[in-house]
Amino acid sequence: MIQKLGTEIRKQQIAQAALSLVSSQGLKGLSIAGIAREVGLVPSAIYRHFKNKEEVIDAILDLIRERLLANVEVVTAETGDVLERLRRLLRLHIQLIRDNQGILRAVFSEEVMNGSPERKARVCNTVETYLRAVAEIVRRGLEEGVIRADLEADSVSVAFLGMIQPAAILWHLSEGRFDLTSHAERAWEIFLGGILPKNTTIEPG
Amino acid sequence: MIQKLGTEIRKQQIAQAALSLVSSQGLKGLSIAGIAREVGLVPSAIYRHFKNKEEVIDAILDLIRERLLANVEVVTAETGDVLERLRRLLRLHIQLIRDNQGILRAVFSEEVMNGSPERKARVCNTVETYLRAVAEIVRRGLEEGVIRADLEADSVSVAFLGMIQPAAILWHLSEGRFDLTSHAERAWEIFLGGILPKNTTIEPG
DNA sequence: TTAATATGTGAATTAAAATTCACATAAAGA
DNA sequence: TCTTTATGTGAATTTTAATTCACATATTAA
Repeated sequence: MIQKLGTEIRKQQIAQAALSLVSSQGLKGLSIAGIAREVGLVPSAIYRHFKNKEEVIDAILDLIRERLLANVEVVTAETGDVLERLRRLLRLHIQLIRDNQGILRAVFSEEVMNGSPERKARVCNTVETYLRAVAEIVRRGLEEGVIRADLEADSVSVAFLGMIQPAAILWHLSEGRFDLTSHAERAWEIFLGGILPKNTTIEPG
Repeated sequence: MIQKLGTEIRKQQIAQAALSLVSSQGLKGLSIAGIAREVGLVPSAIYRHFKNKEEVIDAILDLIRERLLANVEVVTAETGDVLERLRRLLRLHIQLIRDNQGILRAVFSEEVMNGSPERKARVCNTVETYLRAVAEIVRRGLEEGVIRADLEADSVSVAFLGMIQPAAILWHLSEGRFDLTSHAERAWEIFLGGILPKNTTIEPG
């Protein structure tokens, strides 16, 4: 028989396998049987570690939250320059989405949009937390005067997501034909033009 | 017995009922039984007009395509001013999404993302067609010099969507708490700042 | 008026997964 | 070693919709 592992380890394995499956087949295509196969177990074994499929989905969402928020920590540690932070966060975010197609699929899924109100609220909270973190960076830019004073940090943070989202959708829909990375670069130019104080010279880099 | 209607009329009724149901319950919650109830028929009657559920979903997607592209026609007819066209299109688009929550849900659905490649390609084509139309407007702005000459029309059109998408998601996730309309106004300011030639004065309105 | 046909009905049938349960066995401590 | 307990297994069972089909009846046109 296969080795028996502690439930904490199994939970991790199962959550990661599930996210990986969602990346390749979407949440609809996610079955307990599929997860079990991926982990090397039999379907019913999953129920030793999760009450039901819903709990597995919640675990996927937790994983996504972690990874998303981790990026903010990274850029905050890397540089103190506001614009540079935003630029790097943009790149990390895009990298995350590229590596992990399941993220978008899960966030937009029916399971979230029409699942329990608690789950939806939790995902909403994840997005809002991320936005608050971005807004925090922006706010510092406002204080330092490197961002147009007449803008609100909250609006800018949503606009930041605007550089990523539609492009990511297109990338998904087009099976990768749409060039996500190079779009991000050009979107950054527009974004920068929108948030810099009126008579600022943009230095490339 | 209920009145018998021609299949063309029924198809329309069914597609609209389906889109309406998707708006309230998502594509996952869309059942043949639910559609039948909405139209006032019995489940099996749906099969007189559609081969199977897949065909019904395709009908929903066609409806969405129509409504989305119709907005471009409207603004093109309404005004010749490039910036005004974009601004009005933004408003119409947001109105469309507000009135019809099913649109986002359907486009991001598993049925599209993981359905038949043909379907996915068709939805991709819808989005690309919409973007091309926006890019066409932008291109004219470039010629007229009301838009920064160093930008590419295609990038600007995706950025246009960027004003809408993340906000729409937030609106959905937050159960309408996020103020979609007022965000659009502020996003427009940033967008405008990003696409206007460097030393342009923004006149309100 | 009467065929012919398209549309509608209700009762099965099918199918695909999730979930449960009785049983087996590895792991860990006394 | 011996016991206990958490994990793992395989065979049912349940659930939920989609789908099919034989039958009924509006509608239309000849």
